[in-house]
Amino acid sequence: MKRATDPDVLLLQAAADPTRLSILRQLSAEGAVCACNFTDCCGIAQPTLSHHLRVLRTAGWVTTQRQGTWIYYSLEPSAAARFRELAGELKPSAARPASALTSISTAFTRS
Amino acid sequence: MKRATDPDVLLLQAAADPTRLSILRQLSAEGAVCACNFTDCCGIAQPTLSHHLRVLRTAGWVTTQRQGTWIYYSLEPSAAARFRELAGELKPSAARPASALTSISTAFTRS
DNA sequence: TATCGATATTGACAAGTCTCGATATAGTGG
DNA sequence: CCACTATATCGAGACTTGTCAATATCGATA
Repeated sequence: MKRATDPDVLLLQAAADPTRLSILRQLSAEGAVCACNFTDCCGIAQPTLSHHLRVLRTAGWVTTQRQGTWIYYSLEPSAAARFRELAGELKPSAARPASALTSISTAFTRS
Repeated sequence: MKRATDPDVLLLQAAADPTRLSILRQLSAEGAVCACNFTDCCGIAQPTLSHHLRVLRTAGWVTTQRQGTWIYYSLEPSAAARFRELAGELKPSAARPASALTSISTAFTRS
């Protein structure tokens, strides 16, 4: 497995985990959330949560803001925007639809 | 590492790989593509390609259509649609924006 | 300074993933 | 049936990831 360098792949990899996706969803629903609120919700140990939050931070998914002892996490708008853009690019193409395969085959059957 | 069961996570995991994302992109751009066309493009061995295509198939990203010896892969519209939907759900919330944190702190500073 | 609570880092292990060579299967044509 | 091509499966090695206990760091407060 060669380590991914494409930023889009990094964004996807960061979101492609049950714990992290639910964190992203909670951030999307509630806005800024204190790190301490995730520990309970996900049923994981504190170091594990810290690890996942770091992955999200490294991928650019979230930003942090210290408030005394607490650290609030929020969704990074640009990451969410890039994600939507990526999703918009992946549409079934009209260029060579699967429905055209039969006509292709009739045209190019080898004698 | 507990195995993911959430179908959304499976969809993301399948897309979160450099080779597979480029396959998805090529399918999106060109429509139905013969499996043999990917071998060259990605610089990977044939069994490796076959593995990635199976991951995409299992996750519901692609469908196949045999045409004699060749097998054509195409993007599954419902998977792409679900992906866009998922992306649409992840928006920075207006519910409790990070900008509101300062006022929170002033209201709840412990004496 | 000492202590406490919240968060991060370290180190280690189990389990997963990517990769490829070797081999098997399926379709085509002689 | 045999040879050929395209694709899938198997098995193994190297690497990555998720998890947690132990420990460190940082900010607040006494």
